[in-house]
Amino acid sequence: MKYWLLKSEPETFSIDDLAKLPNQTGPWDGVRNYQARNMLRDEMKIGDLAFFYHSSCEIPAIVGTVTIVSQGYPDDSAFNTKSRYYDPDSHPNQPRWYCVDVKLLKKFDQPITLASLRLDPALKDMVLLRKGNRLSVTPVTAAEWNTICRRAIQT
DNA sequence: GCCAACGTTGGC
DNA sequence: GCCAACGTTGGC
Repeated sequence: MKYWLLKSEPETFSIDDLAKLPNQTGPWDGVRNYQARNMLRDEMKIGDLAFFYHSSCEIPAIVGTVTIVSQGYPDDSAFNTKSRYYDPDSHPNQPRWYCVDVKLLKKFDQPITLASLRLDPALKDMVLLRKGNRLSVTPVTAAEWNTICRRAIQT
């Protein structure tokens, strides 16, 4: 089982938006980066766990956890001309982009801010915290996962 | 709004 | 295959 971190801009899709969906489950779609695509398509497995991270907002933070409930499958939004994620170069018979379904596990009572993550020596190698990192899907180690979850419980 | 960092595109 | 130009991300 693997651990991940998924970024989303809360103005586009927040953890509260996920919470409102039927069964608190929905597709993690719109990813348009090959490295991230490969992780969604090839490496994520049902039962994997992921942090839900809010980016490009007032207080960037991990706001909760989700579980992966599907294998990677073609991202239909790429075929939809009405979608903001439409990609004319992705074709149904040879899809370029992939997504997975995620289900909300827990919204943290207290978000764990990016600033506070940076202060923790145990997290100094986190991919999220690397200089210049822009990947919207990043791996998380078991140690990092436990460190962060422990802190979520304390608050 | 600024800007560093990175990814993608396209000419050669 | 190189690399300049451009577009995007995302923290601050």
